[in-house]
Amino acid sequence: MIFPKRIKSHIPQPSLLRLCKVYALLNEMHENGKTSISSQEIGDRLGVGSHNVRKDMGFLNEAGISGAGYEIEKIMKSIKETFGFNKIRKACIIGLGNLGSLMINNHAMPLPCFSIVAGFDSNINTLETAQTTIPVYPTYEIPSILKQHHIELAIIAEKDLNLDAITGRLMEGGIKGIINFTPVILNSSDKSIFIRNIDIFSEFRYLSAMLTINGN
Amino acid sequence: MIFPKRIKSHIPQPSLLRLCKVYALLNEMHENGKTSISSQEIGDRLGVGSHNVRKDMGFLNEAGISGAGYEIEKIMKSIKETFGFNKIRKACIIGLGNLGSLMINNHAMPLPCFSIVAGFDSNINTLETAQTTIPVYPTYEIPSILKQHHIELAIIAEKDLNLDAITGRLMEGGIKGIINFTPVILNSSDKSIFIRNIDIFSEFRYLSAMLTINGN
DNA sequence: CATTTTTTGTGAAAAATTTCACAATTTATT
DNA sequence: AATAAATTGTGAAATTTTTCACAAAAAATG
Repeated sequence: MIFPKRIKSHIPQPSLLRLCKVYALLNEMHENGKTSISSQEIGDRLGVGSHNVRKDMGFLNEAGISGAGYEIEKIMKSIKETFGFNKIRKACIIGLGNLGSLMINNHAMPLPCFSIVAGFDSNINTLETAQTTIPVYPTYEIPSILKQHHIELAIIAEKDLNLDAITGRLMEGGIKGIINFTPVILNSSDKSIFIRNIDIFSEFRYLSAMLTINGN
Repeated sequence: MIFPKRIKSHIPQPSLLRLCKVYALLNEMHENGKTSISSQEIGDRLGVGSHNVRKDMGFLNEAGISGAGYEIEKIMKSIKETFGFNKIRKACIIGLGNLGSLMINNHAMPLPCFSIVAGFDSNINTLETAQTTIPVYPTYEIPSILKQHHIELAIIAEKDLNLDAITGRLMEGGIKGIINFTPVILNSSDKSIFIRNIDIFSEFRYLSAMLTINGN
């Protein structure tokens, strides 16, 4: 198997998730004027061991410096290129309720890797009253708008009565990645589409459960 | 080591997270009038294998029925009691900006396990203009209000210039669990306080990275 | 009611991930 | 310039988690 240019080999999911966090952390350090950082310090900030950080770094093709740690700019550049963070991908929001309209108007993030270019909702009233500078459309237009604007990512922000129809239209429009904030777990039979389910209610329950089984 | 009444033994974090999702899934099934379900069907909905589901179920002290699957009500009751979801814990929101005010006014969730009873912000103007039926206070009152109302959970919803001061006050107020939605990773030296860091920006980067390393 | 089908529960195997341990390298110090 | 201190990189060990495989049990069928 041939791997993309800058990746050493298959990278485990936990390592990739940590490196995404390292990227934001290094950016913060960089803005504070720091030029280098040790695996120990990164680990402390991430809440993982320094060995773990060094293993993760091993997946990038940039070496640290024994005795002096990692050069922040060099590692950031490596992460940015390896994971394509220099590319701004087009995204859309599905569902313009509370969370959706919050995101469509506040999606400025540090180190952006995507930009929201469209919003969709199946309710005509919601579309008419939407307060946003980004164009909004009814959900049946998902396939055509996605193709027209080459939108790669979708953020599902509202529990919709017909999530199956939505995902069908997203796939019809050639979507490549979905972040699903509804409590309904999405699974794609098409393994080339990447789906990230983020169930905030489940997170609350998890924390509550942690307290209970630890005697609180 | 003696384990709490209804737990067989130490439960792995991934199993606990999945069981939290199973709980919501079973509730949905129950509302649809279903009375039993197989590990296969649960697995399909969760996007994991049926063996995985059966292993997870093994941590509860309820058996399934060979040939007929799991009784939905029985398993829900078991999860609810084992993980304390029948107990409604008091929670507060720190930071009444966009996300914070959204959560304080829309925290009704199916199968609730907590209730928001207070909001905090360090900005006096924000407090004065807050549109909410839930009482709001300046952040310096965190310790006293937490103790007075026996608040166990905190949801940090805003990047604050002084997150260290906030966590100090939360600990002073005897907080037991924190869900942190800011991109700054919180780690507690006090291992009896459970912290869940949810960095939405990192999730976006992760999805973007997945596309890139898979050739998109 | 015997037979077939479905489905659980679990010990064992496999796979994935983390942690360890220490040689090697670079920097800092005297 | 020699010595001490800091820090990386990595193979091996340990741990954790998932997957497998199949006997056992219950349900469905004819």
